[in-house]
Amino acid sequence: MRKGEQTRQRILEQAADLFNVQGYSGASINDLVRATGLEKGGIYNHFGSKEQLALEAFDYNMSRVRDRFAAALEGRRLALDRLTAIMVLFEEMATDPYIAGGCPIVNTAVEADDMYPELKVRAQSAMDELLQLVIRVVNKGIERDELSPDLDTSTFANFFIAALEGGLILSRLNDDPGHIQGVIQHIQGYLVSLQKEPSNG
Amino acid sequence: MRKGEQTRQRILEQAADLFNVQGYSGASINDLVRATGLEKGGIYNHFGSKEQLALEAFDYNMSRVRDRFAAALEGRRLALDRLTAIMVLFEEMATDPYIAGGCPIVNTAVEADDMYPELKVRAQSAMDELLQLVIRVVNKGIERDELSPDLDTSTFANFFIAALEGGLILSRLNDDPGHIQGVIQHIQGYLVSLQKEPSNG
Amino acid sequence: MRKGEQTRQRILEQAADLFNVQGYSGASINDLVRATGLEKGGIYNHFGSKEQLALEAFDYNMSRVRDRFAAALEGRRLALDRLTAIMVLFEEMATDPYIAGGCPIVNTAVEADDMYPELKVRAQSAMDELLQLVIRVVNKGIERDELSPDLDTSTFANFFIAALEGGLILSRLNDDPGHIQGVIQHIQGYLVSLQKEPSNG
Amino acid sequence: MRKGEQTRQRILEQAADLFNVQGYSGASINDLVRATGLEKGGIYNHFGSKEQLALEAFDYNMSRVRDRFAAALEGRRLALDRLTAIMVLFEEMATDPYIAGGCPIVNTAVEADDMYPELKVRAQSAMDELLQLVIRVVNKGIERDELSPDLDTSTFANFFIAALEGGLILSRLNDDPGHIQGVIQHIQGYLVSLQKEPSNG
DNA sequence: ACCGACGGGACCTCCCGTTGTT
DNA sequence: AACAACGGGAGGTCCCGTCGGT
Repeated sequence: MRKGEQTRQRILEQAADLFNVQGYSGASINDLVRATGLEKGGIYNHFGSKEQLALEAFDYNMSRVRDRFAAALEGRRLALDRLTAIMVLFEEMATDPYIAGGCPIVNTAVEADDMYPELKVRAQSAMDELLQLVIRVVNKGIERDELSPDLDTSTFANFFIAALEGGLILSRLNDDPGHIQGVIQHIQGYLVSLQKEPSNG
Repeated sequence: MRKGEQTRQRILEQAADLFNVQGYSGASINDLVRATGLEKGGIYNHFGSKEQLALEAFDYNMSRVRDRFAAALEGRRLALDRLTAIMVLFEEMATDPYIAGGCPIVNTAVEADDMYPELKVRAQSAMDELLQLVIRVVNKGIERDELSPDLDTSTFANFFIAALEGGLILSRLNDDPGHIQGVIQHIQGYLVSLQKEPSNG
Repeated sequence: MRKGEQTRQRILEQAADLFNVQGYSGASINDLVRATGLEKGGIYNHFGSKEQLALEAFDYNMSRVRDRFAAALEGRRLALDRLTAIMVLFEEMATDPYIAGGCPIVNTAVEADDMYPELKVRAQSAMDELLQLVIRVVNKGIERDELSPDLDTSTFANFFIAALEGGLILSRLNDDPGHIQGVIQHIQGYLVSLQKEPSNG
Repeated sequence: MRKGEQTRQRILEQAADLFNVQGYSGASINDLVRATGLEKGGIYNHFGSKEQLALEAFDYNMSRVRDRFAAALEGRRLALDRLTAIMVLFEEMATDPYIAGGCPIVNTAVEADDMYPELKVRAQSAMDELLQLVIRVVNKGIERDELSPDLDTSTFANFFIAALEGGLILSRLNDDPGHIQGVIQHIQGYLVSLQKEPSNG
C-alpha cells in the first residue's frame, strides 16, 4: 500500500516533467516507461489513461509551483518584497529552472487551447490562482499604505502576470534571461513610481 | 504548373491553420487530408515531410502576420499611432482572430522549445522581427520628438511584446479579451507618461 | 517471460524462412503478420525494426545451417567423408531443402551487396565460417596423410565453396538437381586425384 | 519518333543498372525518375509496368553481356584461349565491372527464384545461353583436338559456370578479387591437365 | 502492485500507376 | 512524347490500452 503510493508519486513526478517538456501530444507512454523504469502495466495500474495522468501531472506541477511560491513569500511582509520574490521566481524559470520546460500553466494553456478541454480548465484555474495571489499581495500592500490606493489591483495583477509570462517565453525562446530580466526591471520601475509619496502618510 | 501551385498554396493555408490550432504534434496528416480534400499522396507530392510542411506553414503564417502589420501601419506616421495599431492587432487576435489558434510565434515557441529545433529557429527569427519592428517605430518616434529620448528602445520593445504576448495568452486561455485589453491600457498609460515631456522644450 | 520467448522464437523462425524466400526487400511485415498470426504490434514488441529482425533471422538461419553441418559431420573422421558430407548438404538444398529459398548466405550476399551493409557483414562472416570449416577439414586430412600436402588448403576451400554455391544456384534456377550433382561429381573426381598414392604411407 | 526511341533506350540503360544493383523489389520507379531525369509519366509512356520494364532491362543487360562476350571471343580460335577470355570477363566483373551490381543472371536468379516467375524464366534462358556458349567452345576444342574427347562437355560447362559464378559472388561479398581469381587458377590448372593427352595421338 | 505480451489501429512516408495537359 | 498532379493504398513504426500471470 505504502509502496504503491510511492510508485504512483514517482510516475507523477516523471510525467510532470515529461509532459511539461514535450507536451501532451509529444510525450508518449513509452517515453514514460523509459523514464520511470516501470512497465506499461505498472503505470496503468495507477492511472486510467494518458489524459488522466496528464491532468494529475499538471496538478502535481502546480503543487510544486505553489510550494515554491509559498517558500519564496515566507517571511516577506512588504508588498514590494513579495512582488519581487514572485518576479525572481519567474527569472529563475529562465536561468535555473526548478521545473524543466518552462511555465506549466502557459505550456498547457497554449497546447490545450483548442484541443484538450479538461487540461484547459486546469490551466484556467491555475492561472486564476496566480492572479489571485498577486491581487492579494497588492491589496495587502494597499491596506498597509505601501502602495497607492489609486492602483487598480486586478488590472495590475493581470498586467504583471502577462508581462512576466511573456518575458519568460521570450527568454526561453532565445535562451537568454535578458528578456525576462528586462521585463522585471520595467515592472520594478513602475512599482517604484507607484509607491511614491510615502512621506505623505 | 499553375494548378499545382494553387494546390500547394491550398495545402499550405490549411496546414497553417491546422498546425497553429492543434500544434505540430497534435495535427496529423490525415487531419490535413480531411481539411484539403486531397489524398496523402497528393500532399506528399508537394511537401517532402510533415516537418517541411510545418516549416513552410509557419512561414506562411508569418507572411500573413507581416501583411497584416503592414496594412495596419500604413498611413500612420505618429509613433503612438503606430504602437497603438500594433496593440490593436494583438487585441484582434483575441476578439476576431485573423489567424485561428493564437499567435503563431508563441505557439511555435512553446511547443518547439525542447523538441523541434528547426521550428524553434523559425520562431526565434519571427520574434526578433517583431521586436525589430517595434524598435524601428520607437526610434523613429524619438527622432521626431514624439517620444522621450530617455526611453531605452530595445528594453521597451522587449517589455511591449512580452506584455502583449502574455496578455493574449491570458485572453485566449479564459476566452476573455479583457486580459489583453487590460495590458493594452496599461501600456497606453505608460506611453502617455513618456510623451508628456516634450512640452518642456 | 516463457511465453514471450516462445513467441519471439516463432517470429524468428517464420521470418527466417520468409526473408530467405522472398528477400529482405520483397518480404513485408504484413507477410510476417500472416505467417505468424500475430499483429504488427505483437511483432514489434519483440524486434525493434525490420532490419533488426532480418539480422536475427539471418543468424537463426545460420544456426540452423551450423547444426545441420555439425550433425552431418558427426561420426565422420576421414577428410573425404567429411567433404562428401558437406557436398551432400548442398545437394539436399536442391533436392529436399531444410531451409526454403536456397542458401541464406548467397541470398543475403546477393541482395545485401550494394544495399544493406549490416546484412552484408553478417553474410561475410557466415561465408568465412563456411570457408574456415572446409579449411579445417582439409588441413586435418593433410595432417593425417589422407590428402596430399601439395594441396593449397585455402585455395581449395575457396574453389570448393564457390563451385558448390554456384551449382546450387544453377539447380535452383532450373529446378534441376543435376547441376549441383554435376559439380559434386566433378569435385569428387578431383579429390580422388588428390588422394593418390596412399599406398606410400 | 526517333527521339522517343532514344528516351526509351536511356530509361532501359538506367533501369538495367538500377535493378541489377538494388534488385527488383529494392528499386523504385522514383529511383528511376531520379536517375533518368524524366518524370513518371515519361517512363510509363514507354513501359507499361515496373515488371515489364524489369524484364526488358534484364534483356538489355543480357545484350550487354552478349556483346562483351562476343568482343572478348573475337579473334580467338583456340578453345583454351576462348575459355580464358570468358574467365577474364568474370574476373572483370569483380575488378572493373562493366555492369554494376554483379552478374545479372545470378542476381535475377536469386531474387526471382520464388517470387517473380517471368523474371525467373528470363534468367533461365540467359543461364542456358551461357552454358551453351561454353559447350560450343569446348565442343569446337574437341573437334580440333585441342581438348581431350574424354571430356564430358556439358558436365564441364556446368562446372565451369557454377564455379565462376560462385567465385564472383565470393569476391563481390568480400570486395576481394582473390576469390574469383583463385577459381580461375584452379580451372586453368584443370584445363591444362585435360589438354596434355593429345601428344599421345 | 507490477510485469510481460499482445491487439488493433493511427502515424508518417513512399509506393505504383493513371490522368489531363501541353 | 513528356510532364505535372493526383489517387489509393501498402510500407514500417509506434501509439494507447488491456489482460493474464505472479
